[in-house]
Amino acid sequence: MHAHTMPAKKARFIPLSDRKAYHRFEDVIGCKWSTLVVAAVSQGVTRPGELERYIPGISTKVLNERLRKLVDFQVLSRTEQSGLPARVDYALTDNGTKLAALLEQVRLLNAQHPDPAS
Amino acid sequence: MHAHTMPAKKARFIPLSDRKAYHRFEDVIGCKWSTLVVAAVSQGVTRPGELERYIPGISTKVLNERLRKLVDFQVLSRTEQSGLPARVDYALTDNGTKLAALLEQVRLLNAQHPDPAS
DNA sequence: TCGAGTGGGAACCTTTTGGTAACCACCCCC
DNA sequence: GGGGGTGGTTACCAAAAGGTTCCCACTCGA
Repeated sequence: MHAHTMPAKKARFIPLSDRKAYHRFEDVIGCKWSTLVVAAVSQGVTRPGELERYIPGISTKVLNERLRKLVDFQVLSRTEQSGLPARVDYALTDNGTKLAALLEQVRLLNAQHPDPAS
Repeated sequence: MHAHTMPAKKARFIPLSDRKAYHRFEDVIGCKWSTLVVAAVSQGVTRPGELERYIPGISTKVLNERLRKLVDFQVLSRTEQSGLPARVDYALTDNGTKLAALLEQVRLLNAQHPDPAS
């Protein structure tokens, strides 16, 4: 235990590893549209233009930013196809597949509960 | 199927119910510190002052905003104890317990992957 | 009067975020 | 020259978010 003067069952602070993990999750998924991009790719929509049309309301700029960040965080992988016009495919990594499964469960959870009263 | 001229297996847009669920998730969890607040409550830290000390870096103002929002979204419940000084406890609802379990899995997922190269 | 504890809010400010509009690259065709 | 397609970036801006600082309420004790 890292808190040598506290009761053994209660830490003084939330563990640093927890903090890092949750802040990282915030960085990856906390941004608007990120969950929808991951969900869309897991539903088989893999090309940028298709994603832009499939997700109403998203802008080209934000879509590209999310894709880049999701690739950086190894949730998605990016593959350029040969030939023209240019063609790119995004796909879930192993890590991304697991995250998408968790997001799917969150979606089901949310579907069971109405919005809060406004 | 709602797209009567598209191939049956590919919808034109991500379903509205999906969009609503994911946007709701963004609202609840997308804000900085929300995941850490839920995690801390699930680890048994239930009082506002304790939460503030347990989560380094969080401000009183933001903690209170997150708590209010998490109560509004029925992730947490709030109970005022009788007596003085004032004492309040927050607890996970059934819905919140399920969400916390999912966040715990996300945390484990993240723990297995290093940060992206900067 | 001061200190302490509990819980919580508002004004102000800086920083961050997301959208708009225009632009870029590579091609094709008229 | 114009149109179209693919994919992607940048400047600018308004809005939102989060932190700081100070304040409020209720009590108790010195």
